[in-house]
Parts: sequence; C-alpha cells; structure tokens
Amino acid sequence: MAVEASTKPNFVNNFDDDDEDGPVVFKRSNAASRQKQVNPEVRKPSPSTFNGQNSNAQKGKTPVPSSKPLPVKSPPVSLKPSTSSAKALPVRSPLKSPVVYSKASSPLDDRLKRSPQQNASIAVKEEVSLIKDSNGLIDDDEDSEDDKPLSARLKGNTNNANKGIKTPKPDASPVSKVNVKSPPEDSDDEVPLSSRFPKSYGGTSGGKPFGSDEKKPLANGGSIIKDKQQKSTVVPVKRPLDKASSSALSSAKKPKVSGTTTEMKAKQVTVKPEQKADDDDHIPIAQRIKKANTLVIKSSTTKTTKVTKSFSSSSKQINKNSKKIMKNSKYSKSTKMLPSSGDGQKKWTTLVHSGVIFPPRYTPHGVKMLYKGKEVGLTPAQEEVATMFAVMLDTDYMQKDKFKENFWNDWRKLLGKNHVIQNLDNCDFKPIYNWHQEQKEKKKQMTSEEKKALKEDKLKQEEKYMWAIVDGVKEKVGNFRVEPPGLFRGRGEHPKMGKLKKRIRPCDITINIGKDAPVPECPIPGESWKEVKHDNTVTWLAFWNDPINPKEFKYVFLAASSSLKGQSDKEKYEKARKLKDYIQSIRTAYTKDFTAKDVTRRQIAVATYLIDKLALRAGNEKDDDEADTVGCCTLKVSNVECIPPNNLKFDFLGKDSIQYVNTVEVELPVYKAIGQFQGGKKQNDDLFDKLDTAKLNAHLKELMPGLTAKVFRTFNASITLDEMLSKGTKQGEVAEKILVYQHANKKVAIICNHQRTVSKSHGAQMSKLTEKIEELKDVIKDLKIDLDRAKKGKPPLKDSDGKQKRGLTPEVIDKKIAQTNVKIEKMERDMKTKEDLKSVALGTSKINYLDPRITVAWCKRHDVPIEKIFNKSLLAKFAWAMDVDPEFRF
DNA sequence: TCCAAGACTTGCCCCTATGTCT
DNA sequence: AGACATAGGGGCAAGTCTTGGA
Repeated sequence: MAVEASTKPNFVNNFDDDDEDGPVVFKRSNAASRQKQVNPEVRKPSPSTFNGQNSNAQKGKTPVPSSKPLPVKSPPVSLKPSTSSAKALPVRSPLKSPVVYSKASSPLDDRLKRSPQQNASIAVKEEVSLIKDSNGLIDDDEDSEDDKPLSARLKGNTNNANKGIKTPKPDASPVSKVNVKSPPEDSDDEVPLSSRFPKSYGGTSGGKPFGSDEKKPLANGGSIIKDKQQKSTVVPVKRPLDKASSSALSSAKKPKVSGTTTEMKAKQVTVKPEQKADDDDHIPIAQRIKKANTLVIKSSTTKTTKVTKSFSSSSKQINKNSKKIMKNSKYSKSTKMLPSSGDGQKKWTTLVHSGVIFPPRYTPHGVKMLYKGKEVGLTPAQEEVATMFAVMLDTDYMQKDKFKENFWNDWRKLLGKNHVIQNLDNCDFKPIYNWHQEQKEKKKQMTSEEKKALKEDKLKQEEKYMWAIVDGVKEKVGNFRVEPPGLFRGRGEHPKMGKLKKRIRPCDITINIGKDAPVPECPIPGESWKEVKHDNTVTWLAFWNDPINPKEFKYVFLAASSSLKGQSDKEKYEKARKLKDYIQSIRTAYTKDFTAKDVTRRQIAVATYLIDKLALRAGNEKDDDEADTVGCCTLKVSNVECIPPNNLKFDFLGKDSIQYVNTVEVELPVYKAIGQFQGGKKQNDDLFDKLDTAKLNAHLKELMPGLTAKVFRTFNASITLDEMLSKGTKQGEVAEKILVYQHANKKVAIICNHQRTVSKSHGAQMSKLTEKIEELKDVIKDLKIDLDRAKKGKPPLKDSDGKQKRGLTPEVIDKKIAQTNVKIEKMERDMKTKEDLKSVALGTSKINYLDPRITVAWCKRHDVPIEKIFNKSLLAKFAWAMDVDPEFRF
C-alpha cells in the first residue's frame, strides 16, 4: 500500500557504493572513528600487525537540500504562543509550569512492607579493590562491597563498621533491616516476592537466614564476560494451558498498514490544531470502550484532581526549570497528553516531518597504509573501509578473531581477488590510525569560537529535521540522523562483529507521514525514498532495514519527551501498578504450581517465580547469528547450580552480554523443581524445555490482563523505590534526602543488574583521594600538637617552610581542627560513594523502570527540588508526571 | 499453532561540554 | 590556564512483545 514517494527512478543514484566516482554530495560521518572499548581496562595499544589509524572524521556538513518551511498552520489552540522559529506551533512543554497537585489521591497503602533481600555474588570487574582495601573505608552496610556481585551488595550484612565514616546512612532500613513484623496477610503482596520470602516459606537452609534482604528481587551483577553456549534444540511441548491469550486487554493491535496508499502527492499540509487530549473521535468505537475501561481502572490513581496547593520550594524550582527549558527550546508546549492510545490503533491523525538527514559522503584522505611494509594505494571505497578498521586499532575488538575475520571477508570483497593485499596479517594500518589521531588532535585544538561556529552550522542544517508536527503539535524527533556506515560493533561474542555496515541510501528508507503532509524532499539529488506510507497506527517516521541483519529494522521515532512516548510510558507504569492488585493471587497460584504434576505447569510456575523474585528478563529465543545470551526462559542447565539445602546459584550472560551472578536461597519446592528440570539433561540443554516466552506470557495474561514478564521488572523496581523512599526519608537536609534517593536508586539498579564498566581512571582517583585524606590527617596531628603547646603557652611548631606560624590561639586551632575533620568526612563519604557506584549504572532504572510519579511526589512531600533528581531530559520525558499528587504512592 | 515480521523498549558506552581543582 | 572529573546526550545494539498469515 505504500506509495512511491517520488516519481524518479532510482537508477540515478550515485550515492554510496560509487563513492569513488561519486559526485555525490555526501561525506561520511565520523561514526566509524568512535571507539568503543569492549573492555577498557584491557585495552591494548594497537597490535603490531595492523596498525592503523583512524579515519577521518567525517563529520562534515551534509549539504542539506534546501528545505522549505512546512506550510503548517499554527493551531489556534496552542497553549502558548511560540516564539521565534517555533512557527507558532504548540510544542508540548516538558513541564507544566504551575505545579499543582491534588489532594485527592489516596494515602496509599503503606502496607507495602518489604524487607531487603538478597545476597548473591557477583563478579564485578574491578581493579580497584586493592585500593579499596588499603583505604579501609569502603564499607558500610551494603554500600561498599564492590567486589561483590551487585546483588550481593543488597544484603544488609557487611559487618563493616564504617570505619570512621560518618555517612549519614540514609536508609539503612529497607535494605538492611529485617522486617520482623509480620504484616497482615496481604500486606506484603505488593512487595517483590523476595521480600516476603522468609516468612512464607522459611526455607530451612543452613544458609544464612533469608532475613530481610532476600526478600526483594535479588539481583546482582557481575562482570561483563561473554561466553558462548550453544543453543540446544528445544522441543517445545505444548501445553493446553493458554487459551488464546484470553486477556481482553492485550491484543487489539495494529491493523497493519493503514492507509498507505497511492494517492499521496504531497499536498499542502493542513495541520489540524484541534484534537488533543481527550478527543477520541477518531478512535474506533471498540477501542473507545476499551479506553473507557482503562480509565476506570486507572481512575483512582491517575486522576489528579487539581487542587491548588502548590508546593513550596520545589514547585518553584520546577517552574523555574520548566521555563528554562521552554526558553531553550523556544517553543511553547502543550501540557496535555494525547488521548490514550488505548490499545492501539490510531496513534496520530496528522503527521508532518522532514524525513531524515544523511551522513556526509566519504572524503578520501589519501593516507597510504602498508602491506608487507610497502605502501598500498586504495580506492576511496577501499580506503573508507580500511579507515573504519584502522580507527579501531586501540580497541578490544582487535583482540577478537571473529571481528578481524568478518572485517577481512567484507573488505576483501571490495579489494577484489587480484589485489595486492591478500591477507590481513600483513596489513599495517598504522599510518591511517596516526592520521586519525592527528585529526582528532586538531579538532581538539580548535578554539571555542571555531567549535561554536561548527556547532551552530550543524544545528542550522539539522534544525528542520529535529521536529515533527503531530496532530498540530510540534514534537521533537529522536534519531533523525541516518546511521553512518561503519564496522558492526556487536556486544559480547557477537558472530557478526566486524562486518561492514553499509551506507544507507534514500532508496533504503521508507517514510511514514500524514497523507496530507508534503513528502519530505529526498536530500540526495537524483535519489528517492524507497517508499512513502501513511500508516497512523504506528509511531515511526521512517525506517530502513538493518544492513547487518536485513530482517530487522532501524526506526526513526519521536523523542522521549514527546507526548506519544509519554503516553505509552504512563501506560507502562499504570500496568505495573495494576500488578499490585494481582500479585498476591499470582504468587499464590505459582506457589501452588511448584508441585504440579504437569511439567509445563511446573516450569511456568518456577519461571514466574524467578522473574518475580529475581527480576529476570523473559528470555526470548535467539538466532544463531546473535550473541549467545539468555533470559529466564532460555536458561541452560549449566546456568543454574543447586547448592543444598535450597540455594540456587545463577551464572549466565544476560542482555548485552552482561554477566548475572547471584546465589539465592529459594523455597524448597523451587529448589527441588529445578533439580528435576535439570535431571537427565546435558549442561547445554534448556532448563525450561517446555517453555518459551510466548507460553509464559500467555499464561500471565490469564492471570492479569496485559501482564507480561517484563511488567514484573517495572513493578519490582518501582515498588522498591517507593518503599525505600517512604521508609527511609527523615527530616533533615536536602542533601541527606538525596542520599536516601540515591541509595534507593542504587538498590533498584542492583536488583535489575544494571552495570557499567569501571572507569579507567577509577583506581587512580581513589588513590588520589586516599592520599589527600592522609594529608589532612597529618594536618590534624600537627594542629593537635599546636593546640597542646598553645594551651601551655608555647609557640606553635614551624610550618613546612620553616616559618613560625602566627595567630594560633587555642580557639583558632580548635576551629581549624573541626573544619579539617569535616573536610575529611566529606572526602571519605565521597570516596565511599564513588567506590560503591563504580560498577552500578543508576541511569537505566531511572529512565526506564522507576515510575517518575514516585519521585515527583516524594520531592513534593519532602521539599526536594525535582531537578536535584531529574536532569533536563528526564524532566522533559516525565512531563506527564509532574502534576502528581504529593501523596501519590506506587 | 507456529513462525517471522514488525514495532517499540531497554541498555551500555562514547564523546563532548561544563564544572572543579590546582 | 591547564588538568581532571562528571553529567548529559547521542548512538546504536539488543532486548520484549504483538500480530498477521500460513
């Protein structure tokens, strides 16, 4: 149904392959020069053989075809007048200015009592541990066990008595305190299973009592290691279990390609200003009904009766901030959300955008690489690819044979059979590498004016691509830049790493745009889009097939701050909140099924338990041409070790080949079931051989409409935050409250196993801090001596320069000692925090798992300026959550 | 019922701008 | 002013889940 965008035949394109001869206007982007180290710590300087160097920074400016301003009319309804370039379109503002909240929301259950959980062990990569030990300061409850698996750190344990560190430990509570009180039956339900565990099942185990910690989802992290496992062939055995995913809620998705169609000749765009939030005229009745249902469900929690109490300082801050953002963007924004997408169909009514921008064409640098010590001339196309490789000489990819092999296979095709270069081993890319380094250096040396000019220039070229007009509202586009060519950098042991990711051309790209909107002009003269669609059941603006895996797509979407994304974000969290109402029965159900006779049923029960307790991902099947990683449903026998009496040790590579290592005490029936599932299987066989994510999710949907495995992650993350914040926040300084927040954030990150590589300079930084602390301690020693002397009427000691110190009365000295002590304490605290978080990534959970309303409400309740927690982008992304009632609880 | 296409979310790392310290 | 540290944002890979169609 798609319509041809342009009438021009493609044959003209002189786009890329033909770069050499290419008259084209492009320059390659410098993406290729970006180096990513797989493992920075191991990074070795370029291997002898290939020495390369880098490519050009192709950041050139792409000649952007003249773009005519869209003939968009500004909707009369725009909430705020836009400024300047805003073209009078209303742009959704990230924040609503007046932060008002309602008092309506229910005080919410504080029944969520959960205790901390976990223990586990991780193999977090480190290099710093040494230092840590020497410092002797890194531990305190739960915070400093860097070498432990992330999850392990959650435990309250750690007998460290905070060597001298007086960190106001924010909330030792939720994590380390054992929740002894036995709440009413259901009180715990909303809490991650793990938290309840001990009570319910008091797993004997000689192991440490499950105690507090283990109750929440255990997580943990580990080093980033890759390993390869083979996929065992699974013989899916079906189970009658799931009747066509009953869930009324689910389903109902897109009616495929809507009106793409032929007639699309760009007409004048007429953006309808009208519809916004509540207009569902365009929604099919069936959906409206659904929508209505949804609303009912949500009503109690979501609706915020606007009341006027604006809350103190924080609110002001928010206002201020929002203004700032608006000012920056120069656009006004509407504050209303789009109508709930309900389940689906129509995502927009009118859509106008400018398409995508292409990376600049490759500009040959002419630097010759060596083959067997002699210079070799390459064509621009050959040189381009050689350069992609050369710039990666100092990355870990050079240690990977697969990378080199794949690169060589693709490059040699370009070289041709009879080329001088016959193998990679005799290649020396160093000259190119060196050239690239020089280019980088030059760029660095540019004056700030030059840099600024470049930046402005780029902005000017890109401006028009940055925005889309959705239903009359100006929204930011996310990734409007087409990915430049480069070598594929797969993570872990990806079988395709090193392959050439070819240049994307207009004829690879499908555009999706409103029927009445003008089709974006193809920026490459003589070329045309592959197709132009008008599908309003989807949100993408453009896509192309991934050159590495043509079966997959790369989409251009709106930015995270857009209403469309905000809406679905909100729905995600609402679904997770809904799980609260079902969690008890779900847990009861799967507990019962631990001993079911039907194996599939038992596997579903155990898998659900693991997903709930450990926040594991679902674990879809993967192809052989992907890195060998697993999730819950794809765990291999070898990934789980049974340790009597009832502990399970998990060790596997999860998403992004991040290692998950965690030893956890489980309920006896689970322990036994795992043993049974392993029985008679080989190490590499699937642990859950009767299960896959489709079956699992179908089952979950029977328990709660719309429930899928990943909802548990959101649920557990958010509820953990909510609980820790509400239990851990005390009266006091804002800084202390922020610590409480960070602490909770960290815990969630650990639960979700969100890791990051330890920075290269971490060790050095720690040593430096230690040194400074030692120096200050020496200062104190001297001061004490002076104090002593001063009290006896003697003059103070001479300073390091041998000069006599003056004016040191005992009072002055006392004061100095106190000040220095404060300094030391702060440094020690900082150091501890740093050590603590060196391998934990806090951002991921903040962006994806923590319901922002929890944060906003907490900020309001405790007078913490929201921008202390959310940066500019998060404020924009979570605009929809800003007016939440301060009493909101997840 | 199964598979694969399709759409969207999640996740880690790199680079750059900015802030802080010396 | 230069060195260093850090936050933020972009980039893009890698997941999850739904749906259409055989």
